[in-house]
Amino acid sequence: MGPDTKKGVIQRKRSSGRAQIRDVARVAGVSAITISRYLNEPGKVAEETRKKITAAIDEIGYIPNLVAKGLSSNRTNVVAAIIPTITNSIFADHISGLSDVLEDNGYRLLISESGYSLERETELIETMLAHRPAGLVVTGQLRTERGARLLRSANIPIVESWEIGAEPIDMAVGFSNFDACFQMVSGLIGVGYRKIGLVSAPVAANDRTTRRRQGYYAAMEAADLEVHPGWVRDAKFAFREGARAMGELAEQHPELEAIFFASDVLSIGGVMECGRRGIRFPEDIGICGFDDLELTSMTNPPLTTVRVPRYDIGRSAATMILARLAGENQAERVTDLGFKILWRGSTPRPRCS
Amino acid sequence: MGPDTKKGVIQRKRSSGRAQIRDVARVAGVSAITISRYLNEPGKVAEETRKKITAAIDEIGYIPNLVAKGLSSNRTNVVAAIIPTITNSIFADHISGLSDVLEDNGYRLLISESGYSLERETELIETMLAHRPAGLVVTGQLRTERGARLLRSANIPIVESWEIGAEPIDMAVGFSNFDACFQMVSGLIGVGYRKIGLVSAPVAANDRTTRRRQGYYAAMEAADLEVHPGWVRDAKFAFREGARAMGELAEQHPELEAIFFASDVLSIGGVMECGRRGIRFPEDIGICGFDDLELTSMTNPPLTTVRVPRYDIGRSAATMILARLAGENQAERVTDLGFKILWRGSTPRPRCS
DNA sequence: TTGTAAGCGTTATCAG
DNA sequence: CTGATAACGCTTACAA
Repeated sequence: MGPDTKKGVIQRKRSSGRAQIRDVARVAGVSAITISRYLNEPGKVAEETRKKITAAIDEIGYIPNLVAKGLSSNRTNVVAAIIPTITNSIFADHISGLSDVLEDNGYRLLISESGYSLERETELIETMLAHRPAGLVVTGQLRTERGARLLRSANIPIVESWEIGAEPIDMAVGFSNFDACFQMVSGLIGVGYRKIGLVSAPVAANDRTTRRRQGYYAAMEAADLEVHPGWVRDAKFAFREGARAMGELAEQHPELEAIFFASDVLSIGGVMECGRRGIRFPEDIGICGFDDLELTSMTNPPLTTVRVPRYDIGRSAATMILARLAGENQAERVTDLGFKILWRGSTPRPRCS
Repeated sequence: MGPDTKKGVIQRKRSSGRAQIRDVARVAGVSAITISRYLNEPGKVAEETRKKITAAIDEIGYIPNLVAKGLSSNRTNVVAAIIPTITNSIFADHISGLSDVLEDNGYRLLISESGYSLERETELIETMLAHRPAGLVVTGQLRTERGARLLRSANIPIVESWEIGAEPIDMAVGFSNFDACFQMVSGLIGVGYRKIGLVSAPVAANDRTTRRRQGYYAAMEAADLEVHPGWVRDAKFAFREGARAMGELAEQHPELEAIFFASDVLSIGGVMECGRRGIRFPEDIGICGFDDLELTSMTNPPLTTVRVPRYDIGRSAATMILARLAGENQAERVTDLGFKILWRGSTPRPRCS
């Protein structure tokens, strides 16, 4: 009996069929660990050995197995992100920022959509953690009790993005949605508007929207202005929904002097509807938006809006995670990227701006 | 000397700190493999054992390690996608389709952006393959020799998306960009236009754009119409670029009777520019687009455009990969999802449509 | 600068 | 239905 037929010896067939380190090692005439070193810290391998290894890798077309590396080293080069929906272009920019920084640093992005559901997000947190990502980016600071617990015990860098009002679970990056809306509405009041409507995305499971709406109410109240309940509208994220809200407000509340769309997808929809109805802005009604999407600068006249650092929120989130992984002890757990109100032609301008 | 202090014995500290199967096994009073079975094929575990395991998992907050699972089982629940840019909303829809199907089936999406660079794409193919994904989705059918070779030898389901004209490396899903543009331009000729301009994204490293442009030229030639070189313009993917092209064509080529924007980001930009310049469509010039973005139905009048199955390309790509993984032998390696020309108010309508 | 042996947390294989 | 053992492909720890 040969050595391989010993009773009780289990033979597991080599499953992958792919070249692996030991194959490279054999061809290069060195040991496996040397290949590993070459791959991870080429500087620690002799010039001559390096050449042999390069040739061997090329010859057999070796592609490292990051799964095995992840298990062995107990860390992966994957960062996970959970966002409400990729279809909303503000999150597309956010992801783009994440992706750019991560790819520049050799990390990949594992992505999933919660569809604005907190329960779905909780499930996703769990399945994402199962992948043992190096870090995790979530949207907003509102989650289920279980979701928060999972994040707290995850033991990896966690970044909550797009809202910084609450105490972060670990780190947070974004801006104050409350302040942004408070300032925008106060500004509208400052240029003379009194009866101001609000169109925003639904507040359910969305603390960014909730805070925006609160900012609106607070600014109105601070100026002693009444808000008629009919002035505040929900509209889901779609141009058409902004158009619908615009139409309804125009018909049902002709007393409105200005409408604040707390998202530019909605404001652009509103502008389109104005075009169809022959409503002129700012002559007939003031219009302003939120996000500073590219199109807002191209309407006629261009739209007053709030510029928010969509792309930089992604970049910063990634940067904060990488810094933590590099062992840096961040002084700042919360990064406020701010916002900027852009006064353009769709409203009068305040005196000093 | 105790057994753990034997000379030469290497002690590797348990690195993860996370609960693992063996912990669950101990608490539940069964073996590790039984936990594994419970996780993967609960039906094969006795009811009573199942209850004990559920309780144990809950008690210690066990989260499976998919990295270890991936190494051991030699397959992951990750599908990789390489797209030009997430920022272009047609790809956001594409990703959304991928993500929806994958998540419904317990798979995750690993994503990366090539930035319309074939060299970058080649690198990404390699790093993505290192993650041992269950499948890979790429954009278009144009790649470097090395990129194609990597895909061919990857030994996993590969889907090329958004163009189906060439022989696929493995599978392809999308539509014929050539046919779509040929038909659109032929239609424009059919309703009476003779001098038709084309604004499209750059053709470099982009076979979809290349094929669209070829469709335009072919349709013009088929109708014996000359194309003045100045009528064909490059514009990068941005509303502003569409506006710029529109302005330039209006000034430099007032003879044009219609302009075909081979992307709706560009056509919407063009429409905005028309608004600023007081150019009316279809009275002064015919305008049509490509993609059927939501906004094209909201301009005044709405835009004639080509509807393409953005979201379904993603869904189908994911479905094709999953089917292959399930062992189904697809009869069809190429899925033609087609397109539909939508005649709307920005051009005259053909008689039977 | 290079090598040896053990181990990462799970599942495949075989045995009961 | 359940379990013992080896193995997945790589890196850590230690040694030379």
